[in-house]
Amino acid sequence: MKYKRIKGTRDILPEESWKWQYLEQFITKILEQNNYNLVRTPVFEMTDLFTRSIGEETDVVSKEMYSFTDKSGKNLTLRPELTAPVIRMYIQNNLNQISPVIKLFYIDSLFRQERPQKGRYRQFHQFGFEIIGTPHPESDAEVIQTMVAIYTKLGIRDLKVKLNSIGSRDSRNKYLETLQSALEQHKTKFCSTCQDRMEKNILRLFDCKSQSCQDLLDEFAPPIIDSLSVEDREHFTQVQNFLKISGVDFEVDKKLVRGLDYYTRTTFEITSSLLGAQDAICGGGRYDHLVEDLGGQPTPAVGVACGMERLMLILDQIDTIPARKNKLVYFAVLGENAREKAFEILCKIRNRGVTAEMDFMRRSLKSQMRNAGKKEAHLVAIIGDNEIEENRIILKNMKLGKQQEVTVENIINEILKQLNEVEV
RNA sequence: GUGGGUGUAGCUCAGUUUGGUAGAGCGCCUGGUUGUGGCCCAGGUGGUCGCGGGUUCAAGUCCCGUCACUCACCCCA
Repeated sequence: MKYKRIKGTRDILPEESWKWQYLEQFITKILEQNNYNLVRTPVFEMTDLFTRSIGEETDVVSKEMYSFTDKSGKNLTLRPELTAPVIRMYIQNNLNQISPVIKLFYIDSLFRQERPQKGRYRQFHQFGFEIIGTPHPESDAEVIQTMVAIYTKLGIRDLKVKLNSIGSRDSRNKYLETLQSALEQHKTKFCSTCQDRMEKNILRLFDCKSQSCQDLLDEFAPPIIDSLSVEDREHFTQVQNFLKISGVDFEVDKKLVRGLDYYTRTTFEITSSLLGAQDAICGGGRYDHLVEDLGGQPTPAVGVACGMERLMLILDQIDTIPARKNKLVYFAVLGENAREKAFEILCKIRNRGVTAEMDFMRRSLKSQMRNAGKKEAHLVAIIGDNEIEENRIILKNMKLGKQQEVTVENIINEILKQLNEVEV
């Protein structure tokens, strides 16, 4: 085989594509009810946008981006995440002038060059939403509550919301110094990647999977919560308060830090035990400095992103996506004159909003009926030259196994009538 | 970048230990009296056994290499 899919990409086949459409429409509907507005941004941006926002030392930027130089010499990158492009759009189009607080959402493809595995691809999809313009804790709570509501309405029960606060930028910088000095003397006891991270991004030590490193952290690392300012703590308390009011169950995870540098104060993650190794289905948090870091006015914001492939893995397991419901009318045709008449009726009936199809293989009636059965047609119109001469068409109801003769003039109305009849 | 697993028909997989003409189920196509689906029955279509080399009279099977896919680590959604 000469041409094959690029590693880490996927073909969505007919048997699966309708599920994606269903899911996207479902998500869109709920987010619109919450008054979020859909936006789309280009698939590529200046590389700089991502290195500045996500952070140069993060894995995403340092080793996972699809970057290239275009013919004019610009450094471009296929977006590895969507918050930075959305914020760039917000700044460039002066969306702050529309209203002080703006709520946006997106459903789009992202690209990261990682080793693919279950629930993780190189081209993958996220939907996410952002509330830009307010620092207040009810917006943090709304983001989390909205995401939980989407999952719940999709029938997902097995969720865990993990919540933490890593403080404002000032208190976090102080904490990083505290952490640094507390761990300095024990540095050699940590694993090599942790030692490396102590230099570059010490907060990420909390991500380490090694039990011995975690034990060391439990013993020697001061909790981040102790370094939070009074304002930070109040904010965190209020986020929890609003979550309780909204009825969202959560647990505080003191070690939850995130891989992107721009987060401040609230960070959270929702996991599902149905996913296995890659169990985070969405992640997000507050990013109060990103807008100004990218050149806009100082503007607080909070947002979340959900991995759609992982979401689909869960939905496949709990099997909640309803089957497609379009009723098919199949035209079984015998003979030249009949074929022309059938094609004419076929076009007319489609204009009336009916899903209809006719045989294109010129096969025997038996084969056509088999085909109609296989495609789960509700009605089959049998049109032969005999019928055309006598101005009649046989209309068979496949569920009931009954058929009747209808005149050519009445066929469209009769089909519409039978399709609208309530099933028992 | 590191480690494990798997590559045989459109799909799911037997066959590899012990070398001897390429298999099953599902799917697809056709038929089971004149022009009627599902169930059943019969027939048919379909494969450079991932690719390249080696050993041998003979390789899907043994040896070497290589590629691809996949799961896990790292990281992330």
